[in-house]
Amino acid sequence: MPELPEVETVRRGLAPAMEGRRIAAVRLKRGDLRWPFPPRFRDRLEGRRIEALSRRAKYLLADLDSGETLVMHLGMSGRFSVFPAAGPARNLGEFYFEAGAGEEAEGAHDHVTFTMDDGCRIVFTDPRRFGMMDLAAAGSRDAHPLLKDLGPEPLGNAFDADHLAAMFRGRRAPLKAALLDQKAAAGLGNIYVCEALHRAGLSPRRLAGTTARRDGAPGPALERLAAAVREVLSEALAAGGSTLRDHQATDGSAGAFQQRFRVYDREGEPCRTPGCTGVIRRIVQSGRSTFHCPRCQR
DNA sequence: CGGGACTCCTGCCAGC
DNA sequence: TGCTGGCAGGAGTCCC
Repeated sequence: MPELPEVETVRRGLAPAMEGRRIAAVRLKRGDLRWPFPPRFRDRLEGRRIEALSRRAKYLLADLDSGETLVMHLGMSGRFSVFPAAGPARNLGEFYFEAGAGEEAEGAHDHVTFTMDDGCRIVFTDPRRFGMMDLAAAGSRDAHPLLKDLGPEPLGNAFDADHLAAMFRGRRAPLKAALLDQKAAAGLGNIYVCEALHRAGLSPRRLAGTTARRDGAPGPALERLAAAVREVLSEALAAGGSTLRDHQATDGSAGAFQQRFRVYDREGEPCRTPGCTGVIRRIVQSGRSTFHCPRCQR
């Protein structure tokens, strides 16, 4: 699930359980996810208070009162579950869990469990282990190797057609690949790249360098693309993100954006562009599925 | 350097 | 029913 709208939805769900609370205990099932946990990981977390939980691209960032920052990435299959200490079930945004009577059975892929000082348990589950956790040094959070080269947040002020023009100038990669690059728009992933290109009427196969005008100005194509990126992410965020394979873990009102996909996973279905008679096609670009309408995307 | 292939890992589903 | 192959929302690393 995790592209920008999904990660932001997770952040909003976790924030009430994390911010201002101390981590009482950390339990790890094994020594690594995608990479080994950093040295003394538990010691550096236990007893620390989480000052703020923020998001950068697809990373969740928990600032600790030690000055260090816990950096977390969901990978492809990572998810967080929140189990309140007691009382009625609480709706925490994307995730809704019963406060079970007694301990819930621990799943085979529950790799990290944070027990907070109020007894709330926060469990990170990640079957494929493409997720990661690391600690960024005090005072230089944004210099962390995984964060330092990220481009602008697509919903922030620094992201616009001029930025895309600068990124795409001279690039011979297809638009699909160029837009997937986290330096172009931090937080976009396969789904929302497909959706944004469709909304902008641009072919995923078109070479990125052909979109800017010769004088370096963005031109109408990149103006449309920048607007489409913002639009689709905003709508997805408002819908609580997209939920593809785990409907059972949501409360039904969250993660509804998949119903509004115009191309993603719609191979063979009619194009949803008003007036377009095209049929959505699936192609493979750099080993991953791209969905597009060959008729209205040029 | 840019671009593409490959890689990590497990689960699920279609097709035989 | 059971196996096999293909595919999955990410992204760092290699190689040309």
